[in-house]
Amino acid sequence: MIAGFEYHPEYLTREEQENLLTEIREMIKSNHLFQPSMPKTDKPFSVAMTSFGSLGWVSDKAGGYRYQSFHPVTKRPWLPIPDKLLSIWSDLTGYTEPPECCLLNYYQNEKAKMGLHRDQDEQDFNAPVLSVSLGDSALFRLGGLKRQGPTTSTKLNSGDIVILGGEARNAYHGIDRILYGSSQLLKNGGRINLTLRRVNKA
DNA sequence: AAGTAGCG
DNA sequence: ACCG
Repeated sequence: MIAGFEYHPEYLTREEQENLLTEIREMIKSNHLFQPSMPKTDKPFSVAMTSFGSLGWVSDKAGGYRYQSFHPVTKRPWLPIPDKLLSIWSDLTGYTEPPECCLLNYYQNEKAKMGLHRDQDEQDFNAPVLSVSLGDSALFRLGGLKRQGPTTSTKLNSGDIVILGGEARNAYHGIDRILYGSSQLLKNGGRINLTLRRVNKA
C-alpha cells in the first residue's frame, strides 16, 4: 500500500449523511449534473458530474480535461462548497487553504465505473485529495505512481472518507464496481462521491 | 487524458 | 460469465 492513503470508515453518521444529501439535492436543481466525455474520442463517461466551488472539473472533446469557473451547460458560476464539507476538509487534512473544487461524481447504475487514473489537472500537489462516499458501496482500487504495478482494493461504504495525500496524492486509482442496492440512503439508488481538491497553489 | 477491448 |  502506497504511503499517504488514509481510510476513515463510517466517518459520517447516518444523520450527517442525510443532511448533506438533502443540501446537495437542492443544489443540483440549479447546478445540474451533466455528462462529461473523453478528449479526442468524445466517448461519454458512465458517471454524471457536477461541481461546487470557485472551480469545477469538466471534460469534453473540444476542451479536454480542465478546471473552469462556470458550469459547461448553464454557463453560470458553480454554487459554493457546503460548509459541512469545508469543515471536514479542515478537520481531517489540517491543510490551511480551503479546497477550491468539490467534484460530484454520480454513479447512477450498476454499470457506472471510473477507470484507473491520476488526478493531475491541479497545480498544487502538496494539498491532499479528500473523498466522501454516499449511497451504494463501491470497490475502490489504489495503485502506485505508474499504471502498471500492484494494486489494493477497498470497499467504500456510505459515510466513509478517503484521503490521498503524500505519495498517494499522485497515485493511480479508480472505481471498479458499484454494489448496486447495498445502501438505502439514495432513494433512487446509486452512489455519490464528493471529492475536495486544491487546484491552484496557495 | 478519468474511455474501451482483450487476455488468461 | 466474471475478475484482475
